[in-house]
Amino acid sequence: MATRSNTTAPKKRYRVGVATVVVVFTIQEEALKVLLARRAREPFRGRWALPGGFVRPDEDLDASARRKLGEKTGVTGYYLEQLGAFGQVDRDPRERAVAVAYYALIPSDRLVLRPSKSADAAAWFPVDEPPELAFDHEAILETARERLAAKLDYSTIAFQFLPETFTLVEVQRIYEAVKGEQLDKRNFRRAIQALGKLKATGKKRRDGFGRPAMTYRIKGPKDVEIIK
Amino acid sequence: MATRSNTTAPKKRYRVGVATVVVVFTIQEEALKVLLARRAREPFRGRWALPGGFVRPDEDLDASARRKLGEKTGVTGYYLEQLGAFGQVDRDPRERAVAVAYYALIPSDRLVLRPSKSADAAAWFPVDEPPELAFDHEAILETARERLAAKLDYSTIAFQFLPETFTLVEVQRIYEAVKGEQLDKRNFRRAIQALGKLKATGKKRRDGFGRPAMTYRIKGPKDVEIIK
DNA sequence: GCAAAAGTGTTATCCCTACACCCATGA
DNA sequence: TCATGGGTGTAGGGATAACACTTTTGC
Repeated sequence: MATRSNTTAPKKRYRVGVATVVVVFTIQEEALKVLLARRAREPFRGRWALPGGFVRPDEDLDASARRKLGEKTGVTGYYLEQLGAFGQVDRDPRERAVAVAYYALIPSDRLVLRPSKSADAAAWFPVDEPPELAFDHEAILETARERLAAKLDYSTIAFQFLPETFTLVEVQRIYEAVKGEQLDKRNFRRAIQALGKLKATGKKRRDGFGRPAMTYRIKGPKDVEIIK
Repeated sequence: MATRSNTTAPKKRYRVGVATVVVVFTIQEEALKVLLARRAREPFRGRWALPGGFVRPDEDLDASARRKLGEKTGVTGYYLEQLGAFGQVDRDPRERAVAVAYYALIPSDRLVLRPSKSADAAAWFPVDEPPELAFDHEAILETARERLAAKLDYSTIAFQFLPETFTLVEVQRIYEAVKGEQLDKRNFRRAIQALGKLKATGKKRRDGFGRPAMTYRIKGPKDVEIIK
């Protein structure tokens, strides 16, 4: 048995790099997409990865995640929620690093991408068929998908994908894309209207043919509320 | 505008101390209790705090949380789940530190406490009336309570509080303690039996008077399953 | 008038809730 | 026999799920 260490001696504290990583979702072409960046540096150079980077001394974790995302997309005012910390000892081949993961939802009408210096390319991928990812990002992505899908059922989080005005069919497509299943049109409309969060506006013809759909906007602040 | 930094120069990476903090719950005297330790050192010397400590180089985050808890209670095999990372810049007055918070559930029949060198006392407190806490531990405790209460409704997590054998009334007391409200006896028993997770054993008289209650045990592995 | 997409009601079933009395035991 | 806590059933209301046709528009 080892002798007890001197309790008054100053202990050298072990420190680790802390990064934030963001799973950015949007709806594009009726499918759930995730933003990935190709790594321009080692480790995993050339591999696709979730956007992220190390936290700065003077910024909170949330602020770090938003900063990283701002650099990549230029978007502001989106929904951001923490997923948790990922800290397996060997998750970064360079050295010990803990990632605090977030997920963000961006409305489908503002998804411009910016070039950045740490990645030579950024693109939206269907979540069903992502490329091979760097670090433990596959696990993080999977956690984010599960969280998002679960939250659809008991909150108004899906509205965060919507632009200023939208049609009921568009709302339904979001639910279907995230859950990966078809929903009954009549039941869906009744349920979504029963939330009392939508307000009709004028009319609008979507793309292509057919009868024009009524457009709606969110009544009140665009917050995520827990329902049921 | 600042000049762009040289992209090839090695950047000094900023590192921070990472601690794990655990909200340990148990049911005692029909009330939800949380384990707190009185701090023997600065900062916040003498203040009550959640058990925790800095992560070691060779241990995963979960392992760190379990180690800390083992030092404090000696218990093993309990349920442990991550809550998330708490990393406000000023949450630790000494220096920047990120806490990865967990919550754990310990069955009511094994809650022995051990003395430790970083705290001169440890005790169970009712979650409704905790003392003033160190750091941001009040926020962490509140987050844990909310998560636990929410999870009661859609998982079998409450069973993690139960000893090997138990009565239906004891199960009901757990739900009532965590949710902070009275439940209808008949409806509760029907619902809990409908899960199909309980198996009757012999009979047993509880403390005091009255008709003896049937005892049950969990059928199958004692995992937390999502229900509904 | 036809192709395309939007919009609309009813019925059966299941689940949740409310509610009050009898039973087994020890003193 | 009484005090104490354990144990049991039913009925009504609300939510959910299944299901097919009509309307509006552009070409």
